[in-house]
Amino acid sequence: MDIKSLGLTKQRQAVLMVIRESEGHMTANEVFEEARRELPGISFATVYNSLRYLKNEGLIGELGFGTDAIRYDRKLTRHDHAICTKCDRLIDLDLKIPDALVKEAATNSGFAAESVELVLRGSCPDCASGINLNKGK
Amino acid sequence: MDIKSLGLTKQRQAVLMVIRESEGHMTANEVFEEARRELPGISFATVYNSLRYLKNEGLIGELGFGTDAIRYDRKLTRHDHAICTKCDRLIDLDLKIPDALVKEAATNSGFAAESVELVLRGSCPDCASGINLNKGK
DNA sequence: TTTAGAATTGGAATCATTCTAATTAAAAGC
DNA sequence: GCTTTTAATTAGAATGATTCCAATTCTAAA
Repeated sequence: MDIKSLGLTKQRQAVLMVIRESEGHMTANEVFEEARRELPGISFATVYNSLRYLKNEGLIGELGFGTDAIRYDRKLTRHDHAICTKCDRLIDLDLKIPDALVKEAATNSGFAAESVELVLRGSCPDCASGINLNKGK
Repeated sequence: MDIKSLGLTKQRQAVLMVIRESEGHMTANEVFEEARRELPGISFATVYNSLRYLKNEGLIGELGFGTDAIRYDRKLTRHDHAICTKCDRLIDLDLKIPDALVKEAATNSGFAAESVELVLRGSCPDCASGINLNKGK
């Protein structure tokens, strides 16, 4: 997808670029910091508006756990996540969720399923080995 | 588990009772409203402190999605959730997550797994059928 | 070039949650 | 049963993420 061909304002382009160039999982605040390097005048509100717009357009993904700030994701395909209970590190995971499991979830809930995600919580390698002592996001 | 035998303060007892008697998934605010009916003088801070304490003791469960307020759960056993993308309704789901899937998640992430949860997003029956037009928590 | 609608801006407002300092209650020691 | 120490509670202030609002600026079309 060429970023120019999307008919986006330059602010929205900048925000999209930041996320596309990121390692993934940036907070709105981090996006703002990056975006203003490209577009010094951009406002916080516009970053939020742009993120919402881009999410609704399906150009970026959004993910949020607990109370932590929402994170934005360049990855658009279905995937899963592992979250470290010690340091809050968040990584992507590509799992094959069996169809039978999705079907079971839909049947049991009565919901019309749009997506499923598996969340693993545990200790990341660094925290498990004691290398990482930080508690951070 | 007898609530009296836990050596809890009366505030913590009250908070625990509220959650045990709830249908599940109350916010801290809702817990506060209920708890003060039993214990009119209880403060907001104490409700939060108690919730944290009870969670750490493993007496209640905690769950949070997106930006919404954290919810507290009387259910302590592993279970899954379905969330309505239209009205934010949240229901419990009891699925059998295959061991192989948990193992795959742990291996791929390198995390020492503590828990896994499947989250289904979609339309709840009411929203799917158009009965429910609300957007609420 | 005028106009209408959309996007952007800065700042205020909101909401959940946490922190702080002071007070109170409970437990332990004598 | 009193004193000391420790933990819990309280009220309110502080924080942080997010949303809202009113005013301004763009953009695209007529």
